[in-house]
Parts: sequence; C-alpha cells; structure tokens
Amino acid sequence: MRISKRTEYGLRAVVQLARLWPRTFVQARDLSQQEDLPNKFLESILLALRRGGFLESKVGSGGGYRLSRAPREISVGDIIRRLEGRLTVMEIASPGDNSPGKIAVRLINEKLTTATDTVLDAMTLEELMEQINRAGNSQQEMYYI
Amino acid sequence: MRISKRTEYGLRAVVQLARLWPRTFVQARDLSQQEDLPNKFLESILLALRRGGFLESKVGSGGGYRLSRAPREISVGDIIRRLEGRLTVMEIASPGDNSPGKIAVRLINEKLTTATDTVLDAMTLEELMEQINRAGNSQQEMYYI
DNA sequence: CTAAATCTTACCATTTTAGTAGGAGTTCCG
DNA sequence: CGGAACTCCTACTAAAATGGTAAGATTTAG
Repeated sequence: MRISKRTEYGLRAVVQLARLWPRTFVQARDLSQQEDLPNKFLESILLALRRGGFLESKVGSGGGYRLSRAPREISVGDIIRRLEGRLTVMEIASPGDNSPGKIAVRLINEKLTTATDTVLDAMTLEELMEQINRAGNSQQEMYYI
Repeated sequence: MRISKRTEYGLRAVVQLARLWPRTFVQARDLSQQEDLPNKFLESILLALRRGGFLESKVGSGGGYRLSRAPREISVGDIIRRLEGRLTVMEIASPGDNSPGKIAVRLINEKLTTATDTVLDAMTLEELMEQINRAGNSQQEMYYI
C-alpha cells in the first residue's frame, strides 16, 4: 500500500519538466542528475510516460523530453495510474462471490479506490507545482529565520 | 497500491467472527472453511490479530478465537494497518530532502495517507457488517427477482 | 491419557521490484 | 560525410516481498 519507486521517479521527473514548461526539450540524463535518479531506469519510465501521452520526445542530438500539454491540463492521478498500473485494483466480481468476507473486501476496495482517485484526480500538475513552491518557501523560513 | 492477500484474509476472518459475536470461540479451521482460505496461512494471520489486541484466543481443546471487543469498538482502519504494516508509508523527511520532486512526492503521500486513513478510520466493524447485509440483500434481489 | 486446539519456528517457491547492460536507430552539426 | 548526442528497444539479473507449507511444541477439556 504505497507508490513504487518507479512511480516516484516518474513523478519527480515530471515535476522537473513542469518547471521548465513550455521551454525546450530536456534530456533524460539531466533529469536524472537534477533529481539524483538512476539514469537507465528513468529512461524506461520516461518512455512509458511518452507512450501514455504525457510527454513528447525528440530523438537524436539536441533531443529530449517535454510535457505534451500544459501542467494545468495534466492530472496527477492520470500519471500515477499510468506508472503504477493499479490503484487499488478491484477483482472482477464473480457470481460465486458472495461470502460475507468477500463482500466486505469488495466494499473496502471500492471505498479506498474512490478516496484515492478523488484526491489525485482533483490535483493538476499546475496545482502541485504551486503547493511545492509554498512548501519550499515555508521550508526556507524554517531554515533561515 | 492494493491490499495484500494477508490483509484480505484477515478481514474476511474478522467479518466471520463479527457475525458470531459475542457467542463462543471459533476455531481457525472453521474460519478457513467458511471463507475458503488456506488454513495454516490464516492461523498466522489470526495470531497477528490477537497480538494486535483485536482477538482473544483460548488454547487447547474447545478453544478458538473471538473478537476482543464489540464490533462497534473496532475500526476497519486499525485492522488493516495492523495487517498491512503500511498504509502509504511516508519516509522520514531528511534535511537534504528539498528537491522539487521529493517535495512533490511527500505532498502526494500525505494526501493519499490522509484520504485512506479518513475513509477507513471512519468505518467500524459494526458499520461494515451493516453494509455487507445491505449489499447481500440487493444481490439476492438481483438474483431471485 | 488423549484428542483438539493454539502457538512457534523454520523453510520455500513464485512474483514483483528496482534496477543494469548493450546496443540499434535518429538527428544535429561541422 | 562522419561523428557525437540523443531516444528507443530488448534482454537480463539481484534482492525483496508475497503467499504460502511443514513439523512439532504447548496447552486444555473431557
């Protein structure tokens, strides 16, 4: 019950790309340095994000990645679902699926899925960036004042 | 991002125990038959639930398990946290933890944890049983009418 | 005493996670 | 044209987590 490193790294790269939006392409290697992530692992994650339609890439020298849309048009939930593969996956309810315990588990899974989806779908990348700035500022205050 | 079989099986056993509350002790073997769960695996889960204070046990012939409190006094969130070990575990924020990406991940983890805790802590075992009965009834209607 | 239980410890196979290695295919630039 | 700088693709792998099983010690009712 937690997000995987794969998802975490993908989010961190996307946050860096959002900071530079809509300026030019950024290389995977730069992203992995900025966030201190394993280069080759990040590459495969960026590929998945591109296939998911969140990123555009340009191959060859001077190439790289950038967001395919404005941060306000991308929801954090969509990104996580793409990378995680499953946000409290629910099993298909089969006809014999009627023991009290199984019903209970299904109910709980539904509630969990609704709760997480609601919170993550309500947050766009733009809103996330604003919250990061606020958190970063208050951190500065704590360190420097 | 899903509950483990261990947690699922534990919940299913607890639901059966809640149905019989406050009557006498139920054996692990009966619970595993009622919900069709692997016997020895379930035993280890019941042990964990007992150590967590959710169940009382009686060893020896005629022994078994029962809830240690009334279903209305037990929250589903507590049970799941005990079995799962982690509901969106947050890493300890270290001082160097200040890249925008890391801040973003921490914010997201906080939101997820709050959302799941809220929904699960608000549900007692008693309320869960009521919802199971309602779901079971509507299922009957769908099959028999 | 014996049967029926919980409890304890140790082990194990499979799947998932978190990567790495190596290179093929593209594009820019001089 | 000929690199150099990129993305893209396939295959592999070590370590951890998951989902159990095996064997038996311990306790209690009858």
